[in-house]
Amino acid sequence: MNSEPDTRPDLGVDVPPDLRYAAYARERLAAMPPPADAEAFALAYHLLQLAYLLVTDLETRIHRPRGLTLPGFRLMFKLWLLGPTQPVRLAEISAMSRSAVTNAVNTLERGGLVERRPVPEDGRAVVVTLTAAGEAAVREAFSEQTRREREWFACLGPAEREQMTALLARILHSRPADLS
Amino acid sequence: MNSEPDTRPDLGVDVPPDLRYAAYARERLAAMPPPADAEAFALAYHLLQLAYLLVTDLETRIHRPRGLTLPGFRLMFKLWLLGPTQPVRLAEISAMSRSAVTNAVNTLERGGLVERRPVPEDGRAVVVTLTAAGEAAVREAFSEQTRREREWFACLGPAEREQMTALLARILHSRPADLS
DNA sequence: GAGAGGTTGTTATGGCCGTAACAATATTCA
DNA sequence: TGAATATTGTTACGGCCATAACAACCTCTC
Repeated sequence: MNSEPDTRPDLGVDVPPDLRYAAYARERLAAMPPPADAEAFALAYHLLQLAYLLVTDLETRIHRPRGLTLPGFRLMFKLWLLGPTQPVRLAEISAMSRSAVTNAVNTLERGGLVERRPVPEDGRAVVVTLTAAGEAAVREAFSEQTRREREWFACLGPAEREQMTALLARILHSRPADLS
Repeated sequence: MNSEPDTRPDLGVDVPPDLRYAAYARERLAAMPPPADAEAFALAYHLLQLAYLLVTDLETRIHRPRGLTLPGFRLMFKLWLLGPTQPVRLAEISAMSRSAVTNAVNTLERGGLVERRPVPEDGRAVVVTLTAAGEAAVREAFSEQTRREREWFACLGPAEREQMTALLARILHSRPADLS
């Protein structure tokens, strides 16, 4: 509370605390010798903070009121597009662990939104399928989520949105090879 | 597994499964009537996916091997910059709940990395402070994390990185007012 | 065929996070 | 001053996620 940046001239009203902190941290890092890198910090911080706020907002505003969660919705959305799918494939395309899929499917199955069915050709395997209730839920939540996403990105012009998507995609394509 | 896009001509080798799915989903959404919005989906998906991969990578590669977690490191990093700070302020600048801060501080305190101290002027309040071990840990992890972040963003030129930071910051500044 | 080795899904354990409820303390205001 | 209100930190509970270990099953190779 003593090193609070509130003593600097206000950059205008209504800057949220997280951005105020980010600006302060960036200044501090800019004054440090390498390997401190104020630009890398700012990019990573803004990226993670935006993702966190967006996730939290979609979760509390769209999905929780409907008895869903964002991860649960994302899984159901994949099933909606792909049809019945094995957990191992869901884990692959989500870059998640198989046990995370197991847990998510358990929660959704408890809510009657998905079902597990054995695969005749493979005694180990299972496919997860949307129930009728699950499909209705995903359609409705999808519409709401799209509306909310558009609100979040409305402050960018169409060209800027495309540019941002392209930059994100480039990083994703050239992701460091040895991901743990 | 039946609606798998593997039947389409390969866009080249070595496209990770998550991006292959993203491209497929984008195509499907582009063929749907409103309110489906393939562009909004692509932007949100790439943003959340990149954040997730970056978080997971930093966590498993930098922090877990040192007995830390990414949220724990981020809290310690704030303490490093700000000095002793009250949980309520940490929650504010992190846009997190107070109970999340309590939990994180508990974990760090168990590891001897931070301490809680009562505030004489306010019987409710507490300040969290880095221990000597905590400061050493945060300095070392900070150096490694910066190095890794630079690797992630190395595929972008300096101007592109600045542009991306600016676009992210713009969204964060004009975030929807009613965040739940 | 039979056994070695890989794959699939699950469980156990532990950390993160949110909401809701709570006790303790401060503050406000009649 | 004294009661109503607000704030601070914590706990309880449930969901998400990872790693590690495991049983069941498949596949490959000899």
